[in-house]
Amino acid sequence: MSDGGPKPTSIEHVNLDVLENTLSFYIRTMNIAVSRDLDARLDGLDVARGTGKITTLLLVDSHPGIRPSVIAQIIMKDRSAMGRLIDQMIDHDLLVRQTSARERRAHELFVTAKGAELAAKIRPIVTKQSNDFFSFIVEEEQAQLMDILRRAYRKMVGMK
Amino acid sequence: MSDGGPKPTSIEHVNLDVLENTLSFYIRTMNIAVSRDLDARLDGLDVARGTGKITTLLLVDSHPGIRPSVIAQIIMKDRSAMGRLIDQMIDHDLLVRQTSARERRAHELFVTAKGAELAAKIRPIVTKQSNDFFSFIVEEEQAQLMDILRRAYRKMVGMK
DNA sequence: GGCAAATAGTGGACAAATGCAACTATTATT
DNA sequence: AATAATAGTTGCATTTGTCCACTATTTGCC
Repeated sequence: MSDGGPKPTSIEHVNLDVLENTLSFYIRTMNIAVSRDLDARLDGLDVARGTGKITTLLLVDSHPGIRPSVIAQIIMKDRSAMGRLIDQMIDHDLLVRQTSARERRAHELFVTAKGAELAAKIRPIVTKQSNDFFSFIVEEEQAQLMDILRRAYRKMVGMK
Repeated sequence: MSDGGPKPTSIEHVNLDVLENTLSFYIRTMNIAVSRDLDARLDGLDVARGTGKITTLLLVDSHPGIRPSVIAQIIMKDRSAMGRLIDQMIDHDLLVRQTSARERRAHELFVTAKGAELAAKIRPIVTKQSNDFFSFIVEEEQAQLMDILRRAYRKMVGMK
C-alpha cells in the first residue's frame, strides 16, 4: 500500500525497485534481448532457437569425438535435455553418434559434412552478432565485461 | 574437419571455439545458471519460474496503477506474453486489474494484500540471491559488472 | 570372483514459456 | 468520417525444462 501518486504511463517514470541493484535482473533481461536478436540472425539455419545447438555444433566440430555429457556440463543442461538436443541435430543430419570403443556406455560425437559446413557458416555470424549487439557499449567496457564474465563462467562450470 | 586428436572426456580439455570471445555466450549461459538458482530459492512462492513475475510484482507494488504495456517494455516481453503473465498473477490473487478511467483501452494494475505481502517477502530474497550467486566474483568486479550492465540495460530499453 | 555404487545415456510425462497472427476496443490523425 | 495507431486478448503451434524411472557399462570393494 504505497501512494496514490502518478500512474506511470511511460517507462521514464519507472524505477526498478530493488532490481535496480540486482545483477541477476540485468543478466536475465539482457539474455532475453540478446537471444531474441541472435535467433533473428540465425533464422532458417536449423540451429536457431534455444541455447545449446550452436555450442554443441561448434564444440563437436572442433573436438571430434567429444561426449554428450561433456557438452552438457558446458552448456549447463542435464543429460536428458542434452540427449534430445543431439537427437534433433542428428535428425537434421548435422551430427553422428557412435558408442565409444573403450567406454561402451559413452558416446562419441562427430559432425557430418553438412554439420561442418554449417559450423563454418555460423562462426562468423555468431561472432558478429555479439559484436553488433553489444556495440552500444564502449569497447573498453566490453572488454571488461568479457573478462569478468569469462572468468566467472569458467569458475562456475569448474573449468579450473 | 579438424584433427583425429584426443577425444575430450573432461571439461578441462575443451576450448570454447569462437564462443570463448563471445559476450552473448556468457550472458546466455550465466542466465541459465542464475535463473535456476533463483528458481530454487523461490520454490513454492508462486512467483518462481520464468522471467517476469518478480519484476511485475515489485513494479506494481511500487508503482500502483502501472500499465501492462509499460512492464512489458521493462521485461522485454510482447503484450501477449505480458497479458498471460498478469492473468496468472491475478488467478493467484496477487494483482487486480481495472481499466483506466481516462484511457479506456489501457489497464491499471494494483497489488492485493497478498501481493503486497509477497512483494515484501521476496525483495530480500531476490537481493540476497543475486549477492550470494555472484559472490565468487570479487566485489570490485561485481560493481563494475553492475555498472556496465545497468547502463547497457537502460540504453537498451530506452530509459534515457 | 561377485556385489554395490557410480556413470552414461534413453524415454516418457507433464508443466510452462515463446512467438505469431488474427481480433476487439478505444483513441488519435487528418 | 475514415484511417491509422495503441492497448489488450485469444488461439495455436512449437519448444523447453524438469523430474523420474530405466538400461547398460564400468569401477571399487570385500
